[in-house]
Amino acid sequence: MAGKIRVLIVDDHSMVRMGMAGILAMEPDIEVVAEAEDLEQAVAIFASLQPDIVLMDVRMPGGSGLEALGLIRGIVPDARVVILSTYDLEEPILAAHAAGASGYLLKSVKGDELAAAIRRVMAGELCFPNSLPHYIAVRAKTKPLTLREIETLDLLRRGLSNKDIGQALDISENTAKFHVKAILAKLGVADRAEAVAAAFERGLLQVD
Amino acid sequence: MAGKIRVLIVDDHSMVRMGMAGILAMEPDIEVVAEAEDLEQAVAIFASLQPDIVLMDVRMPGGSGLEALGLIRGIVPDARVVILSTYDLEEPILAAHAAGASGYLLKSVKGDELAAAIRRVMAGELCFPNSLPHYIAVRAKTKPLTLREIETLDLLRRGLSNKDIGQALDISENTAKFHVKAILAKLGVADRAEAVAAAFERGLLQVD
DNA sequence: CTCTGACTTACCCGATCGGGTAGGTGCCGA
DNA sequence: TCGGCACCTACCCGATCGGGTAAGTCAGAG
Repeated sequence: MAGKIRVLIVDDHSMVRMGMAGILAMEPDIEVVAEAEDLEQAVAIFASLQPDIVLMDVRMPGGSGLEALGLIRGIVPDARVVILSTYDLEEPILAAHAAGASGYLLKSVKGDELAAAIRRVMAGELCFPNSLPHYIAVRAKTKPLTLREIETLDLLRRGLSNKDIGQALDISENTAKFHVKAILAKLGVADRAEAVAAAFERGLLQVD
Repeated sequence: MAGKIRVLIVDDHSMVRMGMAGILAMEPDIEVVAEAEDLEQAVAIFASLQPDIVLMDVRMPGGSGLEALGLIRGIVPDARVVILSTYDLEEPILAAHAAGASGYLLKSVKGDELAAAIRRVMAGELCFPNSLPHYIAVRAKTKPLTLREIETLDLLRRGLSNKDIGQALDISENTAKFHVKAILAKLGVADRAEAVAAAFERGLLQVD
């Protein structure tokens, strides 16, 4: 083994950055070469330092971790990026997987699990939650929402009626109604209220 | 000044605990005397060590930080407990304030802000987000949801119709409808879908 | 070139929703 | 003791919802 595994930490919470750095500092074969607190910094530092692995929060000011993932893999197509999140939610996990992330770790991991995951990723393995296969199975049966349906969902959340959704999207009320019905069917819910709840639970909608 | 400020850290994420401990270790007048990772541990350690200040996550396995706050103030009525959370949400902030917390800090605080807040709390001050007065003003105008309305809200989220809510709560459909109308009025929303979204945004409902 | 799928519009219809209004009970604090 | 409030029930009614069905355009993939 040549040198240490060079890691870049990206998270807007200094508390979490310090926690990760502290945990990784105890590992003899891992070295935190830099930290970044937003998307822009992360990409710039990645380009200049070319770390082996990027540990990146899903949620960041200036863009999601998934966007950063895309930008970084635009620079180095086989870059190894591990997404960090507090929650085990369907949407971001599948999105990270589809976008080519090397892993998706929950912040509840213990110190040794974090280091172990980094070594596994360094060895070329993927490191996703046990729930991934389940989510993939669900997604295989239930098609994902289309762009239009996502837009409609966002208006549903704001309390708009079918008529208002139609006006907002510049389509007829009938079409808006059609999209709402498609959303209810795909999410497997009874009405718009449950659709909004399901969207939060799956990570399709966020609090903000 | 006698000794150091003795702090107990309570959080289920080892990463966050280590981050906070690391930040506080740099402060000469602050000492982290113990860490706990759930409600039970927190109360037991508090009782035995009697720290000056407890830093506690809102969200924990085995009960919320607000519950732990109540238990701790049951032991020492003027105990100083600071609630830590990722989000600036109306409900938990008002709840922490009402339950007698000494502060509510966002995890986005920088290291020096954390230490400064601890010193302020030690000096007897309260340390809440700038949004607190706003939330108090909102709450003063808009009465909080009653118990029955909270239960109804939880069924709304699950996609139940007024009729089904009536059966679930063993009340008439008319009464269920009455509660739903009260919820819409108090949250200031147009329909049940927006009510569910508003409940998530204010921290009345959680993802889990 | 054909086929799939996103997106669009339209109609029917019974069920449900949301607003308004008018009561009743029981408990608790002034 | 009396008022306030949570909680409950009931009715009306127009608007909206959700399910079903049918069919058109357009762009991209095989």
